[in-house]
Formats: sequence, C-alpha cells, structure tokens
Amino acid sequence: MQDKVGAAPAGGENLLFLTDDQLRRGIEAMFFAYRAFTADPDMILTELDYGRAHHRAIHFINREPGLTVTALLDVLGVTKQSLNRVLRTLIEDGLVESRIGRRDRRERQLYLTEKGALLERRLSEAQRARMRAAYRAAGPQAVAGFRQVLEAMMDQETLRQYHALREMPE
Amino acid sequence: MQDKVGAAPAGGENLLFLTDDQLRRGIEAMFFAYRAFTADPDMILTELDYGRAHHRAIHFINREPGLTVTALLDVLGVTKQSLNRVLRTLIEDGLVESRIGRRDRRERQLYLTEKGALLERRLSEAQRARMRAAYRAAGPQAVAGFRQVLEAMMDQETLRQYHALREMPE
DNA sequence: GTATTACGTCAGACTTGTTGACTTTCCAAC
DNA sequence: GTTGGAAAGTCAACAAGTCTGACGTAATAC
Repeated sequence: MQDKVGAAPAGGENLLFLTDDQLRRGIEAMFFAYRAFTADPDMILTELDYGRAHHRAIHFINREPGLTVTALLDVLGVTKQSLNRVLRTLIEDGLVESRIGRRDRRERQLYLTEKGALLERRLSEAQRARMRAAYRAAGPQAVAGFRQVLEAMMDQETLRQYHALREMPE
Repeated sequence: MQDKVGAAPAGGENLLFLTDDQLRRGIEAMFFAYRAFTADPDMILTELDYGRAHHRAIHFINREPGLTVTALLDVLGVTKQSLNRVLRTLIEDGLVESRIGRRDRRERQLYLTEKGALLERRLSEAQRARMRAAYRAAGPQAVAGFRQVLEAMMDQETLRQYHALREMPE
C-alpha cells in the first residue's frame, strides 16, 4: 500500500502517473482536513448562536474594512438574501457597522466594531493555531506544496475571488 | 508581497517562523479550494435533486461495500437521524441496497446497486479529474506536501475516521 | 426624466443538520 | 427461559441556512 506519485512509466513529458487510488486519498484527505479545519471556530460560534456564514462575513470584513455588500457577496458566492440575514444579526448584535458609502451613497460599507474585531481575533486565532501546528509539523517544503496544489485546484472564477481582495482599490 | 516560509530568525530548533499573514493565506486557500473541490459533483447532484450528503454516503458505501449504518455514521460524523433521511431516498431511488446484517440482525449492511455505482463513478470521476489536473500542475513534490499538511491538520478523532476504512476487518 | 444599480425585505421552498420518542433485535444476568 | 438493558435503526418535528422570485427605495448614470 505504498503511495508514491512518480513519473509515468512509459515517459509522457511532464505528465504524472496517477492512480485512481492516489487521487481518492487526496479527495478523502480534503474532506477530513476541511472538517478539522472548521472545527475550532465552529465550537466558538455554536456557543454564541452563530454559524459558519457569520464567520465568513466577519473574516472578509476584517480583511478589507469598508468593503461593500456587493463585494462581500462576490467573494462569498451566495445570494444577497442569504447574506442579508447573517449581516442583519451581526449588525443588531453590534459586531458589524454598516456605513453609507462616501463616493456612492447607495453602497453600504461594512466595518467590524470593537466587539466584532474581538470575536474575529478569537475565531481566527483558533484557526491559525491549528494551521500553524500543521505547518510546523509538515515543514516549509510541504507548506509550499500544499499551497500550490490548493491553488491549482481552483477554477478561474474561484481564483479571481481568491485574489480579489489583494487587488482592491483604495 | 513575497510568501516565503523560512526558518525562525533567532533559531528555535525545528520551529518555523510563521506570520499571521502567511497563515491567513493558507486559511483562505483552504476555503476557496474546498469550494472549487466540491463544485463539479455539486452540479451533477443538483441535476438529480441530491445534495452533498448523498454524495458522501455514496462515496463511503462504494469504498467499503457492506458497511453498516453505524460505521457510516462514524465516518460522516452526523446523527443517525440525519443520515437516515438521505439513505432512505437513496434506497427508494434504487441507488443503495440495505441488507439485514448476517451476524447481527439489528445491523443493516449497505451496498450500491448498479445504478448507484454508476452515479458514484460519475461523481468521483468529476472530482478526480480536477484533482488529477491540480496534481499534475503542481508536481509530485507539491502533492506530497499537500497530503502532509492536510493530515497534520487533522485532530486525533478525525485522523481515526480518516484511517478507519483502511483497517476495517473482513 | 428614465433606466440602472445597490441594497433591503417578504414569502416560500429545499437540504441538512438537530432532539426526542419509538420498535426491533441482541445479549447477559437471573 | 425470562426479563431487562443496550444497541441499531426508524419516524416526527423543528432549526439553520441555502436558494428563487418579487417588490420597494434610494442614488446614480445616461
């Protein structure tokens, strides 16, 4: 039951010889790792009667303070009706502030309040702690490979959303 | 905006120096990659009025034909009531067969029918195609690192579920 | 002045998760 | 062998979070 990923036996140029079995293990690793990956924040969120949707909103608002509802909708890839409910509770609970856009008064710019920033740190630190431990256990070369494969797995649209926040104007 | 993961500057033994920024990129990569990862099967499933839960059940039944409902519950990490509904529709639709356990008549052993196996292949081939492309694009060393980091991310319980299917008796 | 955009909301449906109560089956202690 | 508890599975009702569709309001664009 070895698990080597080697060059093609006959010698296709840069192609790899990949058995269905090897691929299946990658698929299962993604499934279980993702579950572990979300476990820590999920526990914190459940305590507070929030869900993953709240976490995602908080994460990206923290990432790019002042981003608009439409921009947030784009990265999250959900409908506005769905996001709206989440956003409403976050605003009611005083974690997120919605300010009228400065350039365009139709827009709503979203910011974390102090309370929101506090929860963000609590959630992201839990997630970072796990990621940090995994990175340290696996080593720098593995980390580079990890990122390469994940990015290679994204399609054009996802890749665009993934990079969008780094290229935001202002 | 370099993204190196280097050794600690002061020189802790095997520790890596990891900024919050590097970790955050890993976290976001997981988020977006997982979404891309599930996109292909999700499309097929939507056509057929199934969801991800159906896919997961089909995957693991195919993986270990004859496994019991309890064993499936364990790997999936959901309540039996939740699984039951999914399982019922799969049985009604003739994709899964539930046979009374041979040793213990309380148990139900689960098998894919031919129709079920057909859908399984369709779903898993879509997912494998993406994984294969990502693996090939990233190269064998990256693949090894990818797997290492994912496995290092799992906690004990998840790791147990991850390995459970490989060590099943019979 | 009209069309478009950004945002919010109401209504209704579906998937998938939950808890609680129930039946059938097994096993072990009496 | 009977009984009583534990295990496996099923049924019912509810909650969260997603979706689509329709509509309203305000601000901007043409």
